[in-house]
Amino acid sequence: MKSSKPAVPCCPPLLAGKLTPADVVQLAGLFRVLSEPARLQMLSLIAAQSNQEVCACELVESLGLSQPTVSHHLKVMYEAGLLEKERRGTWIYYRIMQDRLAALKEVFS
Amino acid sequence: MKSSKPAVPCCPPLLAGKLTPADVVQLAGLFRVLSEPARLQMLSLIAAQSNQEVCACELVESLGLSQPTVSHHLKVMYEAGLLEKERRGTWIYYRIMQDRLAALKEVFS
DNA sequence: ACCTTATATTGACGGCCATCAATATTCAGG
DNA sequence: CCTGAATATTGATGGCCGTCAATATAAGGT
Repeated sequence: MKSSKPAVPCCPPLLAGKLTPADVVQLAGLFRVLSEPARLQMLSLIAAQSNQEVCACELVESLGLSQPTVSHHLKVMYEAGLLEKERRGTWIYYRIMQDRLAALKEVFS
Repeated sequence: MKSSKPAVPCCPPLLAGKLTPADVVQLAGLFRVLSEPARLQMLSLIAAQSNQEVCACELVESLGLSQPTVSHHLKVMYEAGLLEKERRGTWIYYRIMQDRLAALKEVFS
């Protein structure tokens, strides 16, 4: 199972009306995912590809991190709804969920 | 000293061109500040005030946190350039640095 | 079936940080 | 200069999580 979206809702504007405790916990969780330099670097690397995608192995080479660590970060971002993945043979390609990133803009409106 | 801006630069777009290690460290730091539910709740509370400002003591009452903890969070956000403060008598009033928050939108463009 | 390569999981370790109690500092009023 | 109230600092503690080595799983080719 777990082949499609993890169904993560998003994103109440931060400055319009008091947010509920549930809201802030959820938002904070998203920001925490983005609070890791390695993960931001990954997003930047993916976006810089002409395909707009990258396979995990390339990330292991690009970043100076071990393969398990890269796999961990990818999982975190996938479960946060920031990445989607597609298996093609042995390789797994990751793409950015652009809608979700765009939705994050609304937080600061 | 330290009466004016802590001079925190901001914010390269995440998806346009490979970010440098320095860039991602900086950005990640900002997101980390926002990755705490209590801090988001504070921002939301300040924004919900008609004055657009709030004194520290009010925050201690509103959130269920100790005074030192609230003071700590305020300091973190102030040093991140997210809040400005103004002393009026015994009280210190905090306001949101709206420009800085708006600049964060550009990260997701 | 076997081997190789890619990816995921497990378990352990270390560092960072949110939190609080205790204490210090700052300020206004009398 | 005291006293009381608001805020800041210090030190200690506990939990979370990024990291890696070791291992497991998955997939393709021969």
